[in-house]
Amino acid sequence: MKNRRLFWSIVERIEKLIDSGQYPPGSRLPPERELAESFEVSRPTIREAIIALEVLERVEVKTGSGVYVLEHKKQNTEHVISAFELTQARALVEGEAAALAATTISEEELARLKQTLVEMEKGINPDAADKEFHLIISTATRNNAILMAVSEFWKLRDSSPSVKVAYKGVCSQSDEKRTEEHMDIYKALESRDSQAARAAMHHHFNRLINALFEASEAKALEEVRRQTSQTRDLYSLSHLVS
Amino acid sequence: MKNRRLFWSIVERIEKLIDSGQYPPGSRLPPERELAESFEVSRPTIREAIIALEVLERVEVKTGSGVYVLEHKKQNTEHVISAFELTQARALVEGEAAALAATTISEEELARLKQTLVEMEKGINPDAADKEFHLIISTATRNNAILMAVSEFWKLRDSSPSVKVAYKGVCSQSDEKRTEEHMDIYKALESRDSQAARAAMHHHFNRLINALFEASEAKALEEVRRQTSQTRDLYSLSHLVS
DNA sequence: TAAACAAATTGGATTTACCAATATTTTCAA
DNA sequence: TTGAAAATATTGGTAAATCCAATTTGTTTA
Repeated sequence: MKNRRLFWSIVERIEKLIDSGQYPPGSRLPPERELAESFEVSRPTIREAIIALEVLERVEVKTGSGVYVLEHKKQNTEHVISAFELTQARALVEGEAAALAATTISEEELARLKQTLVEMEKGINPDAADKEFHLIISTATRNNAILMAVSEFWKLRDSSPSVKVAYKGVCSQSDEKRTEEHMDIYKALESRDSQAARAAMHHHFNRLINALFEASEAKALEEVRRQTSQTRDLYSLSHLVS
Repeated sequence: MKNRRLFWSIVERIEKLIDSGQYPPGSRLPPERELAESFEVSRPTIREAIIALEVLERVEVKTGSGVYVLEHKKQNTEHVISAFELTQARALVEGEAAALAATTISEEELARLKQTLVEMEKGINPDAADKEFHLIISTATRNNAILMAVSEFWKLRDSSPSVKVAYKGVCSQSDEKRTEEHMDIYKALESRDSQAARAAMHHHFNRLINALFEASEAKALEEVRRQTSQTRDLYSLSHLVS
């Protein structure tokens, strides 16, 4: 990592100064020559760092005037989303996706679903098989908006460290249950039964939510347990008609 | 526009060369010195342009080796999503969101919902009131993953020209119906009735889907009408239990 | 033939210099 | 005294030359 070019470290240092509040949005950065001196690098290096910050939309350069700090508009990835929220959302969306897919899924997609079940039983990379299973169903809805939403959920799961560790502890200890539930979903889709598919998907995620709660409760103290119970109520699927 | 710094125009010219296929992903760009000569600018300017392209993740710089073109991963994931797909997806997700929100929505949020109804009745910027209405409900789910999904749907609607025109013709001619349906959803939420909220939301979008079909059918020829009917079946909400 | 060395290539960084746009100060006239 | 115009200083924009370090390539040598 130390082979990174020099200007990247300057970018980091300037970003730190901005984030620390030393240069709030709207304020002007010191002139390039001063920055070069204080960072003990040459002016071209400072310029490169400023250009990088400009491309990153953190600063704005006004010729002859100076470099100004922009309002940091956070990317939408800044949502703080817990494993519970994510699982509940997946239950709702993928439940409906399964119900939809039951009427639109092709034979070829059913075959591919079956393949993921085999892979999962063998235990070779079961997480990849899991992901493929759910994405095949989303694709089978013939609705790209739903596919997009489910894909975003997976992106979230793969990118959020906290979600990843939460799932890690839960999935590994119940691989056989996961496989069973996938099988139930598959059977419902195979028989083109929308309501059964939705119910099976809900059952799948409901077990996951409860497992998440048990895992988190195991770590929690006695006092917070009551709070957790209230939270469990918030994320339960009891409001569902099925 | 004319005051743009020089290196931005170099960025554009290099991007054009990449997009034209002259420098496909994986290939190496000419050395900085050559680029400087061919673009008739100095080497520092070329370096600045390359740094900008690097920040934009279009190229990768390997010290001592060269500048390599990266696979251009489109951030938009330009899914082609039709107004029908979007509406169906919104129906499913926002239907569940309404059902969830019925048990978690606050008095303050109910008051804000009512405010959007008033604004919509007055006819002052009804589309903004519409958007706010749906986002308040999504927020009231206390689930940021659902809020994120619904926000993405709105982003899609606002950014896709084809979807925008499809909605345009439908919403304007039925403002009073939209207001009525919003009122029904509001009442269900106010009485904390999950199933009624879901049903009202489904009814809202079901009417929208049918209106979209009528609008598209009006433009369609007699021969394609049969196809359209099949499509309508694909996007209907008949698979829903409610 | 293969490993080791040497040279050429290429990007990395600095210094210096000068230009152009902008901001500030000074000057001078009303 | 005041206000506008002009001079000056500041600041970013671009260029050229120079040296360094990493990589690649070609040649030599064991």
